[in-house]
Parts: sequence; structure tokens; C-alpha cells
Amino acid sequence: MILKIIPLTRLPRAFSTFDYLTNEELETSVEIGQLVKIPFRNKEIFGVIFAIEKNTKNEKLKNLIDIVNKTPIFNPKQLQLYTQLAEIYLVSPSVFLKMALLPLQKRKLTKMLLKKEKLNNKKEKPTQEYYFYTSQDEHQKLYKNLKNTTLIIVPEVWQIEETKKYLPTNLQIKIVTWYAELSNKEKFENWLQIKNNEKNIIIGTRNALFLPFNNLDQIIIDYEHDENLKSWDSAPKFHSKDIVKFLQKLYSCDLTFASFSPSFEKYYEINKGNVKLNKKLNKDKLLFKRKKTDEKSLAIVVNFANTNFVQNKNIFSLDLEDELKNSEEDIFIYLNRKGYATSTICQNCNFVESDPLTGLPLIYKKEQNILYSAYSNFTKPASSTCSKCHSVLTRMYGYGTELVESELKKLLNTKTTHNIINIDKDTDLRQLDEKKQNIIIGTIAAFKSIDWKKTGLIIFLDIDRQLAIPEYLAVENIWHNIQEIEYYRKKDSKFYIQSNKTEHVVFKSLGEKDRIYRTDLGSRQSLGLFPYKYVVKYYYGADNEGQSKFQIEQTTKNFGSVLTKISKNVTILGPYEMQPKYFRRRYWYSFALKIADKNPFLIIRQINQQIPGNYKIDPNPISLLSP
DNA sequence: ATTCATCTAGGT
DNA sequence: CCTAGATGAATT
Repeated sequence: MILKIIPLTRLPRAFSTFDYLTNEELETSVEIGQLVKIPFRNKEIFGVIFAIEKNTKNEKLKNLIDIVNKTPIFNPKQLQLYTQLAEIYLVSPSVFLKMALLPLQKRKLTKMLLKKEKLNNKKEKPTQEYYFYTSQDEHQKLYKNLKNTTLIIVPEVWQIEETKKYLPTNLQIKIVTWYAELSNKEKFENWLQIKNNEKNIIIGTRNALFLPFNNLDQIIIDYEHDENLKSWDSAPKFHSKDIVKFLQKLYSCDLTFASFSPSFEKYYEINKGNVKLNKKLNKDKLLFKRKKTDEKSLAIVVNFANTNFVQNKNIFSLDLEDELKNSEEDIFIYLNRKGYATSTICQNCNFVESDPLTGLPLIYKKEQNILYSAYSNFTKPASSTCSKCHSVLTRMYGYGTELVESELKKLLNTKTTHNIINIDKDTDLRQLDEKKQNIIIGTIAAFKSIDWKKTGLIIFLDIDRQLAIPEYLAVENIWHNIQEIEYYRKKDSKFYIQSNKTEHVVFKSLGEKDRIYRTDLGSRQSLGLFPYKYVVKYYYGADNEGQSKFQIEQTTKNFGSVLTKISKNVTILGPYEMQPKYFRRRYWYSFALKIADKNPFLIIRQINQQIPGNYKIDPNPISLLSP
């Protein structure tokens, strides 16, 4: 008999299972899903039995060393899911297995008693619900009645502790957590508790999705709008909201998506009736009530035209300077350093050239001195003067938290009672000073260290630069950023947004939230983007730019005919060069597929078989342009 | 991916 | 002649 085994070591995508033989002694107790010890490249490593075949033709194979634990760690369906996902995300199945079994302490595991899984009595149709909350009290109610075994996924580690606090006291003892920063010892302990159903409320970040659960009754994805639910920085580049669909099939569990600011995608799903909302929609299918009886006053949009524009150095408008000087409570100045140096912006009026078709900012190409669109064929010659006010155009630049800090010190030099805290993501958090007035300058990473009860003034500083990001998700992200501040800030606080584009939909929508959802979804529909079509980004990088470009053009050309065979519902976007083009010593090019099919993953698996081995994939990407 | 062996430039 | 670093092949 031949054992097909997945080794527990990170392998390149071409490798899935390896064949082994077994001696008579072990032959009787071998089972699919068991953890075993195998010889692999002069070493003894661990592996998982994926399949057992009865023919014994091949004699050149090595022998299995031992079975680590007789109780299978995975059931066949779970293993099947991992290999399916491996085909979709273009990685070896071993990568997913490693995620599921990260901290195994082998010696202990040999003696450990593992509980056998209970067979899931198939439930009636599992449900998909949306839980929309507008206050912390409402948020807490989400966690009042949890199903027996529940997996709760949050975007960032710090939200795990927050979520714990929301759970009622009788459930506290059932909680177990899972995130990358746990020590190996803790991981092993927690893993065992999950595997043996000792704790059945699992709160974790996105990697917790791949744990080998015996059964699941419910999955909650909280802060569902947040981009950190996507594994955007490392392969496999999965989105939690995609993975959860596979898990629902596997465990037939209920899905709950929750947020105070629903993603545009889920708004669409709710209106379509695919996801059931916990509240009643308004008459005309609107999610948000238009009454202006909110206790909080609306955010104030400050027009930052060239009223006090001096040498491109002034950061705050005169109005805001006054507010800053007069404020006595804590202040939060929010800016986002993420930016692209590739668009152009008018130094004087902040005008950004954009694609007439998509409305998205154009990208500046130095070599040809043109502006072009990443999403259509539109190009125009780059001019050195602004077509709106005829002043000098410059490349997009941004100020970081440092400049804001020095400007603030100049502005408030009379006061010595300030405690200015500059938080960027790498510096660890300095403590707020109880006695002084705290001024926090920071990106979204600063959110967790703000004391909202004491914060009386909030300034969203560089929204114009964010609006100039040429990604179709940029507007949605900005919107959620604003809503995040709105959600947390206290009633009598003041919230200013400084912008030169005060006519932008984002600002019009502050008092009628449905507007931005409808306009943005409208443009996505006409462009054929998510959620109307499922987008998959394929990309490729080589150390030679010409070769890289040639390669992507060839592949894209070939794909025309490949796609007609597979499905009529797939269209190609691109090829295009990525932003940044040169990254990690390679030149990156990309094309994207837009799939109009109810089950895009089936199509992706077929398409992936035609993709050259050195391509990377990013299904449901949060950025079309960056590698 | 990672390991392990072979090749190569540069120093002694 | 030796060695650090580069290159390449193979993994059951």
C-alpha cells in the first residue's frame, strides 16, 4: 500500500503529496488525517496522511517511520478543503497545513489523548446574517447569545481583548484566543483546547480560520469593513470573507458579519437579499435613516483652499489653527502616510487630474511624460501647469507625522502643558499624560491608544491625498475611516475634515450615508468590479524590466483564447505596470480577471492550471496596483 | 522553500 | 591551495 503524505514543511507550489511505503506493523493502524513521522531529505520531519492507495507497484519509495498520534488530526473533508484552497491561492497544500498545525510539540503530542470528532448532525440551511450596530451597547448585544461553538474573527490583535470584554461572564471561561503573537507554548495549549473542544468560543485574527475545528456552529466576522481581514502582505493572499464561505460549506455553520460601518459589498448583498439584516430596511431599501436627530453634530468640512497658502508649508487652515489654540481637551490629528508618489497634484488648488471614465486619479509616467489611467485606455500629455487654475503642478508628496509635529510646536509655542505624542506604526505606544493636554498625531494605528472620552477635537488632516489614491477601493476606505472616528468620538467633541475638494461625494454623504454607497457601487457596476464581478489579480516580477513586460504581454495574449474555452463570463483587465513598478529587486507587471459567475473559485481553479509557474495570485485584492 | 553539493572569484 | 559566496538541482 502507498501512503500519499503532505510533509509539514514549507514547499513551493509544485509539490503537494509525496508517496511512502509502510511496514506491516503500521499498515493496520494507518488512517487518513493522521500525523506521522517521515524521512525527507536526510531528515525526519512530520507529515499528514492525505490518501491511502492499495497498489504496491513502486518499490523505490522510502518507509514511514511512525504514527505520531493514532487519532487523526484532520478529517478527509478538511484535507480536501486545504488542497482546494492550495489550488486557488497557488501555494503548496503544505502551507495551509502548517497554518493549521503551527505549534505542535511533537513529544507531548505522542502521549496526548486527542478527542475524536463528533460527526456533525447536518443542520437545516445555514444562515447568513448581518449585524449592524450603531453604539457600543448594541455591539455588546451581538455577543449575548452565542451558539455552542463559535469562531469570532477580528481584524487586529488588540480587538481580541476588546471583544473578550463584550462577552457575558458565564461565557468567559469558554474563551480561547488565537493570533500570531502567542508564544509556541501558548499556541500549543490553545490548539489542544480547541482540538479537544475544551473551550468552544474562539476569538482570533484571520489565521484562526485554518485551525482544525471538530465542528463549528457559528462564525462571526466583526469589523467586517476592515481591510486587515485580508492577508494583503503575505501569501497566500486570502480574504477572510472568502474563506468563511468555504468553512460554511464544510461545517454547515451560520455566518454573521458585523460592523458599525458596513462594507459597500455587504450593503449590496443586503439589498439583494443574500444577507439578512438584523434591522428593518427603510421603505426605499435604504440602510441608514436620514433623520438628523443624531446626538453628535456632523463632521465639519473645512475648505483648505489657498487662503493661507505659504510655500506649501502650512498644514492647517486658519480656522483650524484657532481651534487648536483654543482646545483644552485632548486632540487627535489623523493622517495616513500611505500614499503614492505617482499622481500629480496642483500646489495651489490641490486639483488632481483624473480619468473621465472612472473618475479615479491618473498616474504619472515619467519616461513618456504622460498621465494615464490604470483602469481604461485613457492617457493625456502631462502638463507642468494645472488645467484648473494654471499654477505649478507637482508630483504628489505627503507630509508625515514629523512635519505635523513640528508645525504644531510652532503654533502652540506659548503652552508648555502639552504632551505631543507621535504614533506611527513602528514606535511603541507612549503613555497618555493624565495631567497634561495630550495631542496625538497618528495613522489608523493610533486608534487603539486614544482615550475618546477625553478627546474634544479631532482633525482628519490629509484626506485630499487619500482621495488621490488611484485604487477603486480608496473612497470606501476613506469613508470607513471617517465612520470609525464618528463611531468612537464622544458626543460633544468637534470633528473637522480639512479638504480642498469639498464638493466630493464623501462630504455630501456625511448626513445621508446611503448616497456614497449608491454612487460608488454604481461606478463599480459600470466598470465591472467587485462585488458585481469577482476580481483576481495575477502578477509577475523579474529582475529584467523588458523581460517582465514581454512575459506579461504574452500571457495576457494567450489568455484570450484560454478564457473562451473555460468561461464566457471572464474578462481581462490590463496588462498594466504595477505601483511601485520596482519592488524587492524586481519589475512588476500585472493583469486582472473579472469573473461574472456565482462560483468564481471553480473558474479560478481551472484558470490556474494555465498560469505559468512563476506568477503570483491575489484573489479579491485590496489593491489592484501594488505587488 | 530549503537543503546540499558544486562552481568561481579572489586572497594567500 | 583554500574559502566565502554564488549558482543550481532535487525533494517520495
